[in-house]
Amino acid sequence: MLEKAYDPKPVEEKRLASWDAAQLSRSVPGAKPPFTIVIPPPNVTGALHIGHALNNSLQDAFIRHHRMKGEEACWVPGCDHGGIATQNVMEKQLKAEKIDRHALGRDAFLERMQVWTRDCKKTILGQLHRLGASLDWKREAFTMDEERGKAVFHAFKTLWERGLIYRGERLVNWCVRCGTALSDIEVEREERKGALYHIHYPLEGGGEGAVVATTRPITMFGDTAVAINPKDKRWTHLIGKRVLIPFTNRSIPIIEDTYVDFEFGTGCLKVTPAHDQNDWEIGQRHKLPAIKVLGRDGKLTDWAGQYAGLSREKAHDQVIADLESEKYLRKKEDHKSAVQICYRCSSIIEPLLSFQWFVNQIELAKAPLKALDSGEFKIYPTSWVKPYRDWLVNIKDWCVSRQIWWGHRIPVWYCLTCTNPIAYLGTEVQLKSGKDAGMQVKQYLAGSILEGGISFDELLALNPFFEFEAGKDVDAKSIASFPGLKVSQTKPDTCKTCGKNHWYQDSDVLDTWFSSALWPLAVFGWPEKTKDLAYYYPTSTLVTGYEILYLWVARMQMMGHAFMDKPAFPDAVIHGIVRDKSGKKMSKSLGNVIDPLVMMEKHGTDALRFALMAQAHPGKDIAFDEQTVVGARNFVNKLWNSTRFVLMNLPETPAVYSLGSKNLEFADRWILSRYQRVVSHAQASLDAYDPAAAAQELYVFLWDEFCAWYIELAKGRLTGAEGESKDAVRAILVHILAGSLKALHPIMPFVTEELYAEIKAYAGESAEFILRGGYPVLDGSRVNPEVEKEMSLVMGAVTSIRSLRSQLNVPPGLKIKAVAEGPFAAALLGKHRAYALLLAQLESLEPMNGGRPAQSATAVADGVTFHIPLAGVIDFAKERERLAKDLAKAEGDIEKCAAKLKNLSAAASAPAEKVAEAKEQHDAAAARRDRLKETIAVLS
RNA sequence: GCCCAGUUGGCGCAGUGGUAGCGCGCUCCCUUGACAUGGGAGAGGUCAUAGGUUCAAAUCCUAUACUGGGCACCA
Repeated sequence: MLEKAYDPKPVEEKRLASWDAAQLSRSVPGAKPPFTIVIPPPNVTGALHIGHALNNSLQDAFIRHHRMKGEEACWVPGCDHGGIATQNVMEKQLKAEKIDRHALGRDAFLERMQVWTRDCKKTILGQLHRLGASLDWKREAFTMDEERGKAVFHAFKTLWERGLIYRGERLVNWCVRCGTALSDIEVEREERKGALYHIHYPLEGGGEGAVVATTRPITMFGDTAVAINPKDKRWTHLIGKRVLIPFTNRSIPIIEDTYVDFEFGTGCLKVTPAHDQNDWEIGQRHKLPAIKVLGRDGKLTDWAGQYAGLSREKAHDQVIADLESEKYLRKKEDHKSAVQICYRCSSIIEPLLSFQWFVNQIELAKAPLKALDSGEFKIYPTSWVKPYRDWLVNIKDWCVSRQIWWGHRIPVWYCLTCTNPIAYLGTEVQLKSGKDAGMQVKQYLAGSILEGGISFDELLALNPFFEFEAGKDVDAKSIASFPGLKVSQTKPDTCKTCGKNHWYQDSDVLDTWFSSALWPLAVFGWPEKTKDLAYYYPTSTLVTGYEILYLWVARMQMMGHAFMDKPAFPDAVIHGIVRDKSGKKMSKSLGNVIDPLVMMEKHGTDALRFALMAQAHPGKDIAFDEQTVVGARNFVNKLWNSTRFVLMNLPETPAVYSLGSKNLEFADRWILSRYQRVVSHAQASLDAYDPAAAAQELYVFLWDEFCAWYIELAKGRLTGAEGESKDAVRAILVHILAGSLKALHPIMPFVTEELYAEIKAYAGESAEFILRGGYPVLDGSRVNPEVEKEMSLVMGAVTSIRSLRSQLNVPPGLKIKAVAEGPFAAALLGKHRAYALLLAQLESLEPMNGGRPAQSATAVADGVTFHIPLAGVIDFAKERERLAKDLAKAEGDIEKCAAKLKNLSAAASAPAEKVAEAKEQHDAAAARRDRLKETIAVLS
């Protein structure tokens, strides 16, 4: 006997243990068609949030669905090392412990990261397990484990050999806080209020010069020109002259360039090629030098003269104060501009000229684009196709080097004896004359670094200044001029050129998304030609949020095509994000974060899963309200209790109740028809990646049709004598319940498994787990629209009596007599009589012989009118009021139906069946109106 | 600036041409042996606005407004 209410916790624990023991979600290559999903590996930054709960509930539903359909479903678990995001977590921890990362050193830092990662993976995988995720746990992978390391190296090497990876000096997005470069898509924008400063640059040799407008005065020390538009008459007289930068008095030329918009600011543009993308381009056109005035540490360099060493914020304030007091500042106006923000720490990004590694995405994007256009790759919902396509079309090269410690170290080694190391390491290369610092550093490296006595950071601390012949990219083709460079996963053997072994590995690591991009390949053992890879690749479906469509989805497709000539998956399901109940994004600072574990503790895992999935309409964000989980919990309980009821009406020792050739009565045929329809439609919805539709449909069917109507009807027969009718109803209950539990299983695995175990013996089934047994066998011939239509008349008739009872305050327990008239009355008095008596709490139901009974109230439904004698109870004023309302409704219906009918009959093109249907609707409403009018007339 | 999506009862959302639905909330009644995590009955919407197509529009088209998102930005 089941408990009165469902208690999720013990059931979940028990089921998880039995699934684990049976290795239910294990998958190995076989004969069945594979259905494969690789998990979007969560970053090892902490615990899972509600978005992960949604993402993984969806995947689990799809995986279970396909497994139940008989496919070899394989869902690969794992975590992502998470690069900057994870390093930031550790840096915060260190800060709390008052430990300086650089004092700790790279190796010790990485050791701590490993420990953290181990714990974090355990937490995350434990949470996924708790969620019921049917992952193939034996396949657990990590983007930075040994196997994935091989894949990363192989990918790097292959791309390098194909000339698709190069190192060059470019203007990149630099996060001062994180101390690293970022790719373009890792930069967010935010509109912020600022000011536009008009600054006077005096003419060299004296006189009025140019007034430039800028939002960032500190960059002026890096200016290498002032540009004006050649058509701007106000300034053309300055062309060819030179102006002086305030304070440092460096002289720069006035140049002309059509890029300059003379509507904006003063019409004079200061050009800072090293710190602005547009200025960089102007610089390229005019062969201007690029001066780095801001260092990697966010402090001003020696080029800033007296301001050198100040942070960008302090320097900003100081420079403005000085410009003002020295009368260089001509004007300050309010100005809104979109500042660039780091997607990991939200600090302001600086465009910075530096040496970085790049992947040629322009080349790699070609195949994915073709796959998209040919339909080889589909995105659900389709609204993301265009943004995805646009991104691929306008793609730029991908900066993949990161100046952090946590990640795959770039597998490139430099021979320090036979090359100028600074040319490779050369991150602090400055356009400044004098000194042979390069040589000094080279000797220093050759002498000490190889003894292990210096860290790269210490090297940087030397801050070497020297003239660098820049502009030359390093790639596989130009490698001849860089003989001291070698791509290798481990330290290379003796250098062929110099015969020594002075190798230093590039100190940068790869963008975390580089290894993520290889995920669908790497989890199956690529680059080895494994059985897994042959069987599972390409994977079937990828399920993820839109925020990483470009960062991840697009990159996986690029890599998939590049290395396997096939997309990584033919389908991508893009779901929305989970917001708070008022639609705001969840964030720690807003304090509106929902912890999925808390929801699972409070309401059960099935409830959380159902609540999320019932709202997961394709591509739409979810406004998450805990009330929805409570509602789902109630549904779980409803399911529990309906099974409890069925079991109470079955013998304790299971006997098989098969539908077989049982003599089914009307209600049986009705519920079977509905069941057929609903379950097959729910499965189709899951096929179409629309779990919300499946969840909704099953919810309504089970609660409103199966429980509220069929079970209530069944009670009549179940309390009666043993016999064929009773066995038939038992068979139907068992059959539909077992099938519905299976249909719901992908969405709420725990309770369905538990209840199925209770009921399966009665259904003559023996599968140990729902997943193993698969979906119920459906029989389309059971769909019966006529029966469904007739049942709706029965329901309408019952509802009309219930409504009358309620509105006339007839006590619910009081059985009343009724007489019926009308075209449908015969059926109600005949085969549906028992239903009507039971559901409407009637003492008797008789045909109307002679006139309408005295002192009676009237209920009018389609096809039937009931008269219910209520002598002494009835309030005629109230009754008239009630009937008047029904009449108004009937008349409204007639009006609408008449309009429709008129429309249809006026149109030659109108289909005949539509006309007939409209006529029927119209006549039914008209009949109701007539009955009501008569009754009202009698009452008054 | 360009592009996309959304705008449906108090709140959150379904509904791709034929009399507007669901969940939550609200009102009234009910602890009759599956379930008060329940049952029954109700109230509540001219489907953002303006045009258009059609016999018929929440649904298709156009424009506008607002909201959200993507992309690109003038220093």
